[in-house]
Amino acid sequence: MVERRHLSPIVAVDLVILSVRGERLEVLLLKRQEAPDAGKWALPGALLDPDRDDSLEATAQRALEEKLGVGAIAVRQVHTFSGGKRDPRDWSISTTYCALVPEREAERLLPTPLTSGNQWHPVQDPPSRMAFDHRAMIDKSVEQLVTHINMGGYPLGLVPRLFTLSELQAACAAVLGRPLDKSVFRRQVKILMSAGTLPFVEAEGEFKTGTHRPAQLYCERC
Amino acid sequence: MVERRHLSPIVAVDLVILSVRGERLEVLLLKRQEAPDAGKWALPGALLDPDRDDSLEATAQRALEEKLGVGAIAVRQVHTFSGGKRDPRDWSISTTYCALVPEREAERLLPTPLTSGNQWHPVQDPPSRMAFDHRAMIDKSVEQLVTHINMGGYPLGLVPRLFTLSELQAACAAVLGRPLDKSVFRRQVKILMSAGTLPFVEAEGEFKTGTHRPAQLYCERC
DNA sequence: TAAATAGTGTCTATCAGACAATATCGT
DNA sequence: ACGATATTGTCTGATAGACACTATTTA
Repeated sequence: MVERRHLSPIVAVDLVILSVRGERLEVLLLKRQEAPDAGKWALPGALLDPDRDDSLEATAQRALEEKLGVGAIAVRQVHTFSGGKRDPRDWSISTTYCALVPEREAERLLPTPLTSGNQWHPVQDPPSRMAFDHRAMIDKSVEQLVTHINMGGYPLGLVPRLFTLSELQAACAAVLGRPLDKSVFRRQVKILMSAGTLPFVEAEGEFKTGTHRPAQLYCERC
Repeated sequence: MVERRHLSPIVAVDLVILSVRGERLEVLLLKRQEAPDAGKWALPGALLDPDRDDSLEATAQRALEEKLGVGAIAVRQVHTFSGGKRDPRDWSISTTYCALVPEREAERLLPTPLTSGNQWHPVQDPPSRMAFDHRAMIDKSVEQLVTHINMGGYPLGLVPRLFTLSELQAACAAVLGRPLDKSVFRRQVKILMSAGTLPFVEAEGEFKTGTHRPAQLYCERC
């Protein structure tokens, strides 16, 4: 058995769960209880279980369920980290998946009986003591999200199911870390809308009221 | 041992090696000799050997060396494919790496005593009988390369160490699958050049001569 | 009526695409 | 001189950014 140890690396997934809280993009971290790296902040994750998981993406979904009690969130694969040194126990592989949650759902991910030590941290000002290479995982996830938005994509996962354009703009601004012009943002949406290439549509007749002038609501297409 | 089998998936890397031949982007494929999928076209690859490989990227470099006899080519991680069904032998993980080679080097990757069945195939017209999920690996690699160029990047791996702007433009055009305007291309290069954000610089005093008017040569920065 | 948020209109500097013009080589 | 390729110049329509303006609600 000992000689087989190095033939089979540890295989895991780690989750970079992002949300906009206030005006900042934040990431959910857990305080590790066990060695190695006990006491440091770590991403939620899970070990691959080939008997239960159809794919690493399924492992990621299972981690969401087991560690946080949430299910059926879209995840996007970011990068696979590997090496003999990143985990002192053994040669290891970990594939990073990124998930986006709206601010309202983010509150539900704070500590529960199932999960202790959950805490949101600004991605631009992360804790100094982070476990393994989890800091690099966060950086790579945010970088890819920024690229996606710069290429004309929208982080629909960061806004509620029904959202206003102002909310979507605020989410984009938080990710990019800079203010966006309202007029420019809406013009771009309209252009893509008339081209039919948008992943969301007007929720006809639905308006957000309560604060001031009612705002048109939008929702994911189909 | 049998009950441990499913706890340790097969871990491998596959290589998408791209080159511009003629005016088309092509990928290097091998004809598989053994089951499973014998007779189908497959990407070159290797199984992880944790005793020799510092990381999956090192596995990719070793695959380049062992299967093709070339070393020290830059590789870029593309995506990790996983699942219990993709390889009939066992639950498996394969991380795809993409490498770019200039046309001149591409010729050296044709069959040798070490390697038989090597053949270049157009990425837009791949063979119908492809092994495993290798077709998806190619598509994802090309997609990422197109994105990289559309974001202002240049596929330096596709041109020789010393190259002209016309050669670089031809490489971009082949990847994108459409002709590029000479003037627009050079203007963009000049802008980035004066901003100092280019990954390559003028090779001072070096010109390509022989055919017609000599052309300024460029090379990777430092 | 004032404050706050939603949504539109306009001006302008900049840029990408198309294409013309010039430069410099081999034959 | 001529053909071929390199390199530069010019015109124009489209676009992004900045910012002013209007609209509709609550208080």
